Amino acid sequence: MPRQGLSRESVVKAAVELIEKKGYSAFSMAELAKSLNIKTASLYNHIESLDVIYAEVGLSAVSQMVDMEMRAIEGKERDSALFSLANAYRTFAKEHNELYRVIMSLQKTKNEVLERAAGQIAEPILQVLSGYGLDTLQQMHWQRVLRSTMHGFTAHEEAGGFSHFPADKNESYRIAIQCIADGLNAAGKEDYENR
Amino acid sequence: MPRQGLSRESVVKAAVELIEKKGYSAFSMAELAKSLNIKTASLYNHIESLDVIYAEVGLSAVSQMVDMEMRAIEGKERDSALFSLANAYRTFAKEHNELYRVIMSLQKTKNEVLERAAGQIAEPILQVLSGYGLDTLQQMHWQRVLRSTMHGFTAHEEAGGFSHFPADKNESYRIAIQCIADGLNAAGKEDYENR
DNA sequence: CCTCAAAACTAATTCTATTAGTTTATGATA
DNA sequence: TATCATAAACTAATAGAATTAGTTTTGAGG
Repeated sequence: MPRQGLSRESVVKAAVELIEKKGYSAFSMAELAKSLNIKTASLYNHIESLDVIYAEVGLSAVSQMVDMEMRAIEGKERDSALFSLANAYRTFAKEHNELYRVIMSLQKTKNEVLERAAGQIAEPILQVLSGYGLDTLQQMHWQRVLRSTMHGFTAHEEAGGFSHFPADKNESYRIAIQCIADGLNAAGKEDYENR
Repeated sequence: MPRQGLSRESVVKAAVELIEKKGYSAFSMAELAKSLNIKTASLYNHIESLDVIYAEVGLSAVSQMVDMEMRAIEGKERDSALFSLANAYRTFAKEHNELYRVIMSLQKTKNEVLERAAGQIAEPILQVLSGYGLDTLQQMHWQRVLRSTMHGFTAHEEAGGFSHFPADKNESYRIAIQCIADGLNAAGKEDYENR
């Protein structure tokens, strides 16, 4: 009954921490309320709904992820930047895999706020691609190629879909990114010749 | 109250149909029971739990998907087989996207039955890769690369993550698969020279 | 025709999220 | 300092989820 300085922000922060600690599936309004020492219904004085909590948590997670990616590619170019970005992406997805799930579950929930998030996610990728001398259209295509591979790999890895074969996952990932690097370098050369 | 010839199989079949028609998120034991004209509790005479239903539905979906892939690559080789496989994968994920979600949500639920499913999913992929003259280890790596790309692309596409840019998605996908084709051909040549 | 198991039922439990209505605490104002 | 309004806590209730226990009914085989 005594009041603590709760706010929308602190509730979201608590949600982030709870999801990271106990996992996405164990998360509920009841658990969140318990972690804040209030009753479940009291949460609604600070936030509209569970969906809004997920949206806010996802937004926060996107920021964290993009920050990490930006730091990873700082001062780097082309293949060096590409591998740093790819490794940062995978590392984030591994170290914060519960948050990563929230990000990925987010996309279907369509609203204006999440449009911004989508832009943020593309940002570091486009920055890396800008070093390869592609025209705008090619950049869009390769942005999709790179995102697909990074997400697809981490999703399978996290789900355990790769564990049946006794081959080094780091090496698999390196091959995937090297494949894209080769493709990018070839595409860049073509665009250069065709200009 | 009059009995119909319900069985575990017919319940799973009804679940598949309901999920395809109304969507994964609208599915529930209550909805399934309603579609079968029985009470919710009566479902438990035929199947153990919701989780088991999802597992069975996922298994059935994997079969369908693998069938479609197998038909797609029949009589084809190398790049031709690769593109057919990739297109079949994406087409299935689009046309049966609710079932595809079940497949993907499945993997975390770990048990023996799903190990088999994982094997089935890899089957057509390995068949295509076998035409590139890779050694076993390389085949494992490239199997992961291809799966990652196909899943990552369809996941993003289905989630709407690609719609912000006015670029043709078919062409993006073609570029992604061509990139892998080039990588495969180069890797195959290397393995040939090193033997 | 009778019996028995399988398959339906009802009713209850325990978990969700959410809303309505009430009390209490606290900061601002008279 | 006393009052007052608001924000933040509360309790209680609703509606829906999965699941279980216990009961009735159905229908096929002996």
